[in-house]
Amino acid sequence: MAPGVLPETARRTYHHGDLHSALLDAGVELARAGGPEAVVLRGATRAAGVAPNAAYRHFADRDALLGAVALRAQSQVAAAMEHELALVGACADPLTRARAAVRAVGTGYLRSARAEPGLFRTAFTVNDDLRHAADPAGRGPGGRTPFELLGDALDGLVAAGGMAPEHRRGADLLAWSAVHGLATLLLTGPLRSLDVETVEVLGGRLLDMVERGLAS
Amino acid sequence: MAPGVLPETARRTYHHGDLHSALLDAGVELARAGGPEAVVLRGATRAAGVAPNAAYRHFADRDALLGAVALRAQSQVAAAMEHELALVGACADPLTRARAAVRAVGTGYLRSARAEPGLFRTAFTVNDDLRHAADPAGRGPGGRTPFELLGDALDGLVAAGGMAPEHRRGADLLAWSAVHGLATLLLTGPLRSLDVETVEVLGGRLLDMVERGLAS
DNA sequence: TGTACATCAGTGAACGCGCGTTCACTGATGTAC
DNA sequence: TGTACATCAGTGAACGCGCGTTCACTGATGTAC
Repeated sequence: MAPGVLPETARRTYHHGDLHSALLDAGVELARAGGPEAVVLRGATRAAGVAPNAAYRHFADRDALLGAVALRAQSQVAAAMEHELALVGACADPLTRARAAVRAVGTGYLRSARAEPGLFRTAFTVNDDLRHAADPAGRGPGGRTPFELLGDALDGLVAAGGMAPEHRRGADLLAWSAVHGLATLLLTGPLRSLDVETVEVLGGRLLDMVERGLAS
Repeated sequence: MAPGVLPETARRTYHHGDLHSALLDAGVELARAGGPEAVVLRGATRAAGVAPNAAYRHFADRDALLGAVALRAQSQVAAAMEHELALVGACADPLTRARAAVRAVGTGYLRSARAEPGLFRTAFTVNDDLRHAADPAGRGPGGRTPFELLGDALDGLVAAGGMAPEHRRGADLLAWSAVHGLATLLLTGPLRSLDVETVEVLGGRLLDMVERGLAS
């Protein structure tokens, strides 16, 4: 073995081939391991086996990379939500099903937070604006962003008669707040040392609360 | 004016007098201006007009200072809650009053987040554990920490018949989650560019949701 | 009341770290003829 | 099919920054006698 650090990706040519995605992938790994503040240009280039300044051919600056990573993180949250939605059985009663879908969205969100804390934090502490909540790059495999999935579920609830149409507006932000708050307290807040079972129970009760709270 | 940076606090003696609180005060100002990540030892000593390493006579390391600052930040949130509680009129009906108290606690929390974003973030992203939620240093003027104030309000709700005693357990964490989530989305998340009125309305509706959600 | 001395709370200089970013450069690629 | 050359995507070295932290030190304080 040669002394010194070996690049993770051994290159044969002078040109990398696809440095853009290599940097993005590396950035995602950094975020996974350490959250948004761990997404640093030098780290990404190091992982890609490339000089630090090479990144500037592909990203305007560090923030541009971080933003791209955040969208990938969002898309991962969307995937977790879709996974939970897929578990919802084909129940005959549309209202029961609509409720289950809303819960599934929340459950996916919370599970994703606990499964990938670094990525989760990156997904939602970076993007500066709600306007980006529908950015295509944040879509999951099913083609919808986390925020859109939540919206869909709530629309379904209204359609099934589980929520009055006049309460629909803003309901997404309320539900999001509740679930996001629990996730945040668990990941970086005072609840961080709660044991697994307690967390699971608490998550369930939180979703109960949201369900009842939005129903009226 | 002499060239270079003048210390903010001109000292006459070699000894500072009360460097501990000077550093703490400086740390609080740093947190107020830039959140937890802005609380740096060198900045605090600079503001106190003292050599960087002087801090080590009073705090074990940077984390110790940050922890102390976080408790001061918590105490400020408690003060905001107490302020809202004081506004609750002396209503005859105990149930109405208990409900108003719960709302006041939530309102104080949200107002404090918006009024002092840096301090607010410092208060609840640093302390590692719920066990510190009752740390005396986090008490407001009335002698209770934010978490204790919330607990008191919920106890009052139970006493007034507004919540079944068997639902009391964990209700604090649920309510906290909801309110904390909105605060977080507003401060560092995708809702950060919402206008003031929308935020106020949203906060009210969130508290409605919590109230209904916990009632059952 | 005065003095010797231990203790305490600062100083000054330096260390190593990792970061973002800029500069002038060069090897590789692909296109026009 | 072959060659000249513009363009592109990397390199290497360096910059300045601010941080936390350690070292040996010295000025000020307070206590014992």
